[in-house]
Order: sequence, then C-alpha cells, then structure tokens
Amino acid sequence: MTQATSTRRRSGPSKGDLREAAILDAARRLFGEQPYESVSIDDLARAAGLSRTGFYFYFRTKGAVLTALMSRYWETLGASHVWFDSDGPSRELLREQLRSSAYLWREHAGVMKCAPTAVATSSELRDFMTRVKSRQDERASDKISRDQRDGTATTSIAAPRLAEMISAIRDARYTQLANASDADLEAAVEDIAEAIQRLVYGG
Amino acid sequence: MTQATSTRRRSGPSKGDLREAAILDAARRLFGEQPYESVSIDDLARAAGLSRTGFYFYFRTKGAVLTALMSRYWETLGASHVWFDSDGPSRELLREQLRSSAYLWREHAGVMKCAPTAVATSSELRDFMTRVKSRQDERASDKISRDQRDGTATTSIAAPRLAEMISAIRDARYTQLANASDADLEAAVEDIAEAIQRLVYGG
DNA sequence: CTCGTTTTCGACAGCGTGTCAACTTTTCTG
DNA sequence: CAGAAAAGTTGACACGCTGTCGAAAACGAG
Repeated sequence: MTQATSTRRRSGPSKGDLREAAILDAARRLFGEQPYESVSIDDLARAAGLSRTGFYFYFRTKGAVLTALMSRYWETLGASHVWFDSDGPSRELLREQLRSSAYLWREHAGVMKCAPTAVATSSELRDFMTRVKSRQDERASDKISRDQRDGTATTSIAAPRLAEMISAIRDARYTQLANASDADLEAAVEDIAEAIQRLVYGG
Repeated sequence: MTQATSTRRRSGPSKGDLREAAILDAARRLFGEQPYESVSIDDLARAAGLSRTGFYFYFRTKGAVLTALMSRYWETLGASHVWFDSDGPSRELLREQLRSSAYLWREHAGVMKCAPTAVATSSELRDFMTRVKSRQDERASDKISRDQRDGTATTSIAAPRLAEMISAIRDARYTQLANASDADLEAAVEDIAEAIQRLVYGG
C-alpha cells in the first residue's frame, strides 16, 4: 500500500527486496546497452522477471530507477573529496581525488551517461542532480575561497565561478571515459589536474 | 511529393513558405515559454494556425524544427571567429569573439537551452550539434596548435584537450545567460577570457 | 475554365504510460 | 495451524502523442 517509498518492508530480504534489486540490476544492464530513452518500463520489468504493471509497485517512474542507481554511486563518491578538504595547491591530493572519481565514472559509465538526457523527462532526477551538483560546487568553492584568502590562489576569477569551470571541464572529459584504458584514465586525470592548477593557482 | 525536404518549393513566398515561417516562429516562442519536451507537435501546429497533420507537410519531426532554428543561429555565429583566426594571445580579439557569441546566445536563449535535452530524442539535431561542435573545436585546436608551435602557448596539455576544455567552460557559463543584464554578460566574457588565457598561455 | 500541383485534414493504427480493482501469495499473530 | 492482514501480481482500461494514408480543397498557370 505504501507504494514505492523507502520505509516499506520490515524484516530480511523479502521477495519484494529481491525484485527491487532485480529491477536495479536490469536497469544497470539495459541503460548500458541502449540509450536511456529507448528502454521502456516494459523492458525493465520483463528483464527483472515481472509484468509491466508490477514495476509500478517498486518504482514510480523510469527516472526513479535511474535516480536510485545514481544516488548510490554519488554516495560512494562523496567520501573521496580529499582535495576539497585540504589547504593550498596540493597537487597529489588533487590527483588522488580526480583519480577516484574517474575510476568510479568509468565503472558506471553505462548508467552515468544517461543523466544528461534523462534529466529532461524526470523531475526527480533533475532535482537530485541539481542538489548533488550544487553541493559539489559549494565544496569546491569553499576550498578555493580558503586558498584565495591564504594568498595561495589567484583572485581575478571569483571562487564560485572557478568551481563551475572545474566541474564543466571534469564532466566533459569524464563523459568520454566509457571504454577508456587505465592509461587513458590517468592521462585524463593529469590533464584535468594541470588545468585546475592553472585556473586556480595560475600555473 | 518531396515532403519536408529542403528543395521543395520553387518560386516566391507561396502560402507554404509563410506557413513554414509561422511554424518556426511559433516554435521560437513556445520553446522559450515551456520545456522542449512538453511542447507537442499539436501545440506547434495550432500555434502556427494549422492542424496537427498539416505540420508534417513542412517538417518531419519536432527535432527538425529545432534544428532549423539552431542552424540559423550557428550560421550567424560562424562569421565571428576573429580570435581563432589570429595568432598569439590577443586578449582583445578573444574578448570580442566571446562577446559576440555571448550576445547571440542570450538573444536566443529560449531556443538554445533546448539543445541538450532535445539531442536525446532527435538524431537529426544530434548529428547537427556533433558536426557544429567538432568544427568549432577543430578551429580552436588549430589556433592553439599554432600558438604552441610559435612558443606563445604552453604545451603540457594537448591542443585538442584545451579546445574541449574551453568549449565546456564557455557552454556551461552561457547556459546561465538567459535573462542576464549587459553587465552580467560582460562579466561572463571577462571570466571566460581570463580562464582561457590561463589555460592556454599560463597567465 | 481546367488540369495538375500544392496544401489541408480527418480517420486510423501504433506505442508507451499510468491507474484500478481483483486476485494470489506471503507473513504475522493468537 | 488457522485466519486475517500485508505484500505482491496481473489484465483491462483510458489516455496522450506520434506518424501514415488517402481523399478532398485551394491554388495557379495555360
């Protein structure tokens, strides 16, 4: 009756929990194989072993499934913000932070690539992405502000703008990482780190 | 008979030409008022003064209308690439080029903002945007390569990567320009110019 | 006026979504 | 272990949007 809410079932992995996991699993696979738009709720349901109508017992929309997947990944990612939490142009920490996000991105590239277009049709995902992005940008902006106050970062571009530029550069490059080799990935990290260094600290 | 192709009608502005213009006009208005997805072909047709089915005589899809609008704007823009055609870090030319694109973006913000999401459903628009972007990036990359050879630009990031970073930064900022004042616009140009300067020439 | 072209439209078929009430299965409780 | 409540499942239905077709209406030159 309390359809598709989080505090629904009580003990152990009931049949429903398994079904929900099956849907998420099917989504992970299907979203990777074909464009998000061309995957119907019917596809998702059948791939998870139930009829289309059954899907609605677990999720309200297709976008809700994608949001559920994304939120897991971003949760993992939130922990590895070592550079944001540091002071000054610590190149090594910057590289480390970028590296972990890059690897996570590549691992879930199939799902990640759906976000830009899915945002158009799912207000749920749109809200989620907006929240994630502003939280992320805020942390970057705070770090840069700190360094500007300390005199280590240049000041001719305001911290929030620099933060936006950094996410733009990062996201654009990550998008190309779908089938990248480890070497490609390291090169991307290196490029982005160098760019951030130049933008924020001036070389 | 040659429905919805470019070489359809032959002489003068026949009734059909006016209808086509009316559809484009309606689209410009509607896409600005509501999200692209929520505008149906029926909305477009009725706003242009004909029935839904009549629409298909002029355009094959909704995406084709958007593509037609976009291609006009990009054509205008292609002419103002003064910085790409120059040599060295000519800050003034860079500002000039950015300024003209920024103003054009703001003027057509209602339509421009549709592109990212419309690309998901219209292969026609997707192809167009891909072509435009790669042509643009290529010109930027060529300019930077030249400067790298001449020793005016730094070389630790490859020219094509720098070009990608520049478009990413530019596009991200332009997206926020919908209802911007002239001052906002100039500030954006200044920020982007400064960022490019640092990325390409190292300060 | 008249014939061929251009333009318009209603009818139809298809697909994906979301809701509903009825039905079956599982789980809890006395 | 019975019996009720909750969880889970389903087919039928209504809806909205898309795209096609063929017939009809408006148009324009000869």
